[in-house]
Amino acid sequence: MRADARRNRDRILAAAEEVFARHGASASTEEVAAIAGVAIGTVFRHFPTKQDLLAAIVKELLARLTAEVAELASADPATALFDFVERVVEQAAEKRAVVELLAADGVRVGVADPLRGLADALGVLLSRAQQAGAVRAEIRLDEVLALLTATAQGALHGGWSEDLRRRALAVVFAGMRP
Amino acid sequence: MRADARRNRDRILAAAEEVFARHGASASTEEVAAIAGVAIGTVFRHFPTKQDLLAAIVKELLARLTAEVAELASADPATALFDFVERVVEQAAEKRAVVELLAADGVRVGVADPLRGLADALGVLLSRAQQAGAVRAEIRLDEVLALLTATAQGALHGGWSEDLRRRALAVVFAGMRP
Amino acid sequence: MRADARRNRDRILAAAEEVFARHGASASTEEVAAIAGVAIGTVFRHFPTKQDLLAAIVKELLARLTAEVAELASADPATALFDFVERVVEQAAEKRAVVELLAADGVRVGVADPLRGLADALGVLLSRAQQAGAVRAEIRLDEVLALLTATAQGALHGGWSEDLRRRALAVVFAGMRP
Amino acid sequence: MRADARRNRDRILAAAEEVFARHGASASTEEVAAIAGVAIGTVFRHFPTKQDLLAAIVKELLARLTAEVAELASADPATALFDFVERVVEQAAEKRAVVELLAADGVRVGVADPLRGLADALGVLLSRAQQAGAVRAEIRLDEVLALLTATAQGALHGGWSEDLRRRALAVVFAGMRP
DNA sequence: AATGAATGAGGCTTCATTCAT
DNA sequence: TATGAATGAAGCCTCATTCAT
Repeated sequence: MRADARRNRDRILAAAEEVFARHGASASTEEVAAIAGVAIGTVFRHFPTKQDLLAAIVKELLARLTAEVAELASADPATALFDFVERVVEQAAEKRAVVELLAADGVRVGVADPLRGLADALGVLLSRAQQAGAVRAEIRLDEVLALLTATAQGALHGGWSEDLRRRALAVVFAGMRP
Repeated sequence: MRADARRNRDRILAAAEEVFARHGASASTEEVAAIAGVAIGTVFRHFPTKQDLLAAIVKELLARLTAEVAELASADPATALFDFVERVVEQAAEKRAVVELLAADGVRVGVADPLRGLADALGVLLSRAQQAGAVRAEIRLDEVLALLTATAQGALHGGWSEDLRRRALAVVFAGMRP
Repeated sequence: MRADARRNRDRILAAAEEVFARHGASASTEEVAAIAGVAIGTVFRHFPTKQDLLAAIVKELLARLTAEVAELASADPATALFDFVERVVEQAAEKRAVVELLAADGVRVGVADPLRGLADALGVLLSRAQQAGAVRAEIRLDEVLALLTATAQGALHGGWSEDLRRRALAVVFAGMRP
Repeated sequence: MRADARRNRDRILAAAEEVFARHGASASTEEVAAIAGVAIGTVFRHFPTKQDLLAAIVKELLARLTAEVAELASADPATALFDFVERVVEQAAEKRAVVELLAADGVRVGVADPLRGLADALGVLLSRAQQAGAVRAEIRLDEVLALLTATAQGALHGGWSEDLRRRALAVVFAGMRP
């Protein structure tokens, strides 16, 4: 791929992230193009379908999150999981569309694989937290994922204040502890 | 309002609830009209805007929920709150649009007042639960509301199984207990 | 259907016939709307798809042709078939899209039935011509149809002069006679 | 022109013939480029316009046909004309776009001259057939051309079976005989 | 001369809303 | 009041053509 193409691709992705974050997945492709400063055709050359564009930014975020999880693999097992969840929920507001899609259309948008990647990585954090006695043994990965996305969505759509977010998560974390 | 107009209004609301529950708030007004068995013009005569229609069904649901809470005022304080939350989350899947709107557009849609009504009623349940020693004292109403909507959304969009829903709520409830 | 709707439907069909006759089936629906003097949405209300619009004008022409054939059922058997073919080819130039679709997309456009109706009616003319000794016995209906559409297309696309058309058909007719 | 340019030009022409034969003149230039194994820019360098590309392949085919006619100049006068027509119609299906363009846009596409060349060559076959008594004297060249393109188009768009094609042409040939 | 990315007009279709009947 | 036809802005996408690399 040529340098200018790469640059445009990146600008489109950035614009899409911004636009979809503001208006949700129903925002128009034209607006993405406008903000990216390219013609509409350019967007469709890089992402032949609106779905493809959405999938691309979701994948990117998932990859970023998975990487963050990986970094935490060597952190304190007793806090790593909670730290990660906290961080994700904190950033949720920046990722309107991503959260929507993760929750609603994960499969349809075709990000099943990256999603599994993130889940696997999270699973490791969970196991370690349980072995460290920081999380009850009977709690399973799907509950963690479910509560993660639920609170992320809540924080996002509900416009939670920082304080509210902290207290809500505190409840959830307390519920996970022995 | 004439009797037939009243009847039409009700049929439209019922149809809207059904349609928006199935396809979310992006479902078309035309489909609502079709299912209500009226012409599209009639829908717009009763609800000059799609937003108005959405607000109406949200209000209706909020009123219903508030009534349910009121009934629980005389139930066992130690379980009433948990029972109510359980029930709401359980029904979330049936109210796609309502959950969406409550979470996302609550203000814009203009249901602030009915929402406050529900919150107040819930506040009573919370106080009683705390006095009964079933919920930690430092937990505040906004956290409960936040976790309520978050899990409702999660259950809705995430397509949680009954089992997963139960386990996720169990975590939250455990976090609320002393 | 209301009177104004009927009127619009007819105007759209007339406009479509004109537009598609001039520019072929690839002409734009917008142009049809413009010439019909209605908004684009009105075209799509009456014909939800461009294909539907095309199918409608093809069906209409087929019906017209079938009616013409029926009228000829009592005419001189020795000349009725030739007269009809002559007439169709003569009118071909006015029906660009129709001829295109008849020839190319008959099935896809969903006019199989009306087409069969015309074929059946033509079959009667052919039998009678053969019984009257005006057409060789071994000639079958599909050849007649094939030569009919071929010459109609030829006349249409080739821009045949009246004289050329007459001479070309004279050859074909001579080939059909005993 | 450099050798590689020449090679590219030929590959583009071959690809265009194939693509337009399959999908008609509305096939995309991009597909031509893909099959030719060159970039889209290269196609437009050689043929500044889609029309030019179409004209080029039509010209090529016409030249090929004219050459075939020339070869038949020394064949049996009584059958050469019929043989040629038969062959052209037979091949029609392989030349979707060519037939379309010959018939529809001959002039616009700017292939008047090569077309005249073919016509002249055909004229020779016709004269000889008439002198041999195989074709009626009053039949003129334009009728032959008209019937040739008409049946070619018919065979192409109508999807005639081999049998139908033979019978339809038999009728036409019978009509040309004394 | 080749490449392939960028452009942007134009096509089809949907749908909230208005308005004549 | 109800009906349902009409409106037209807006969305997604395609593709001939241009232009920087």
